[in-house]
Amino acid sequence: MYRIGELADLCEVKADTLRFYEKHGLLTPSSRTDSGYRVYTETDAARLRFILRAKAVGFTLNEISELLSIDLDKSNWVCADVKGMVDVKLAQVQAKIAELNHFQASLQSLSDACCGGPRSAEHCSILEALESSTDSVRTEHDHELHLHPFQEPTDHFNDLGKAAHEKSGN
Amino acid sequence: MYRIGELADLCEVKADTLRFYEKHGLLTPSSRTDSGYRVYTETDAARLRFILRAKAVGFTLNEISELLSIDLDKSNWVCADVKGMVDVKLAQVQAKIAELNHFQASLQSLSDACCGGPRSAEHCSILEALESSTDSVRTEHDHELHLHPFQEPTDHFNDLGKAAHEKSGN
DNA sequence: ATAAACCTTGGAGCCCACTCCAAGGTCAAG
DNA sequence: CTTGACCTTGGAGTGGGCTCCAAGGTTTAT
Ligand SMILES: [Zn+2]
Ligand SMILES: [Zn+2]
Ligand SMILES: [Zn+2]
Ligand SMILES: [Zn+2]
Repeated sequence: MYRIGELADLCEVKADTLRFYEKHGLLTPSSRTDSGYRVYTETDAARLRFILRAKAVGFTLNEISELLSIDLDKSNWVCADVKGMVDVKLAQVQAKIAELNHFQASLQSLSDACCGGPRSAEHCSILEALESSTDSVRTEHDHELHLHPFQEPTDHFNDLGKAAHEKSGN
Repeated sequence: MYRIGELADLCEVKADTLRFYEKHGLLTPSSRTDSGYRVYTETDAARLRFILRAKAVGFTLNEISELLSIDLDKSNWVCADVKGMVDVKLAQVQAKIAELNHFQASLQSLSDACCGGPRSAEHCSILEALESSTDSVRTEHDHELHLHPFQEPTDHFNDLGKAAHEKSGN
C-alpha cells in the first residue's frame, strides 16, 4: 500500500504524473482512505511499471492504454495483434530516425563549412546556404585572403590546398 | 507580386500556413491591396524559402525567427553566433537520434521474440517482457510443443535448430 | 446577374505528456 | 496547538505547427 508520493518516489515519477495517468484512464488507485487519499496496491505498482517500460520503448500513452487492455484480456488477443503494434511502432521510429539523419547530415555540412570565428556574419556560408536555392554549401576558405589582401602568387597554391580540403556539396 | 494562394502554391505550403507565419512574426507581406488582400513580393518569397530551408534542416519556428533576424542584421553578428546555433541544433538532433535508436533496438528485440502468429496472447513474450522487471526477452520457441504435445525424440533436434535461430535477449 | 473561386478575421481545436497553480483539507512530530 | 509535509480538486499553461471553422467581402468568368 502506497500513498501517491510514495509510489511516485518508488518509480521516480512525480505525483502529478500519476494523477495525470489516472485522469487518462491508465492507472486508477485500487482504493482511497476515508479522507480521500489515493491508495495504491502492489498490483497498481506493477501496472505503473508496465506503463513505464512501454514508455521506455517508445509507445505513446494512447498506445499504452491499448497494450494495457490487451494485457488484461490476453485470451481474446493473439500474438499477431501484439506484434503488429510493436512493428507499427518500429516503423514509425525508423521513419523518424531517417528524418533526423537527414537533419543531422545537413546541419553537419553547414557546421563544417563555417569558420565559427569572430568575423562578421556577412561572409557566413550558413546564412548564404539558407538564402540560396542551391543545396550545396560554400566552405569559408578565404580568411587569410581577406586578412591579407595583398598576396603573393604562392597563395594560388594555398587556395588549391584548401580547396582539396573542402567537402563537396550534395 | 503574389496573392497568398499563389505564393502558397509556388512554395507548396497552405495559405493557412502563411497566415500562421505572419501571426508569429516570421513573414509579413510587403503590402495589401485596397480590399485588404495580402500582396507578397519576390523578397517575401525569398524570405519564405529561407524559412522552409531552415525547417528542412530541423530548426523550429522560434529558432528560425532568430536566424531571420541575424540574417537581416548580419554585420552585428559573427560566424561564431551562427555556427553556435547550428551546433546546438546538431547536438539536439543527435541526442534525439540516440534516444530513438534505443527505442528501435528494444522494439526490434521484442518483435524478434514474438511469433506473430494466431495463438493466444497468453503466451506472448512481448507482454511478458513489459510485465516483468528484467530487461531480457524470452523467445517464443515452444509452438510445436504446444500444438503437438506428444512429440518424438527427433523434436529435440527441431528445438535445437530453432534455438540456433533465436536472438539472445539483452 | 450569379456562381465559383478566391480572400478576410478571430478564435478554437488537435496531438502529446506533462507541469504548475491556487485554495483548501489531513496528519504526525514537538 | 502550531508547523510543515503531505494530500485533494479543477483548470490553465507549455511548446510546436499547424488546421479548420464561420461569416462575411472580392474578383473573375460566363
Ligand atoms: Zn566565418
Ligand atoms: Zn560562418
Ligand atoms: Zn506467439
Ligand atoms: Zn507474441
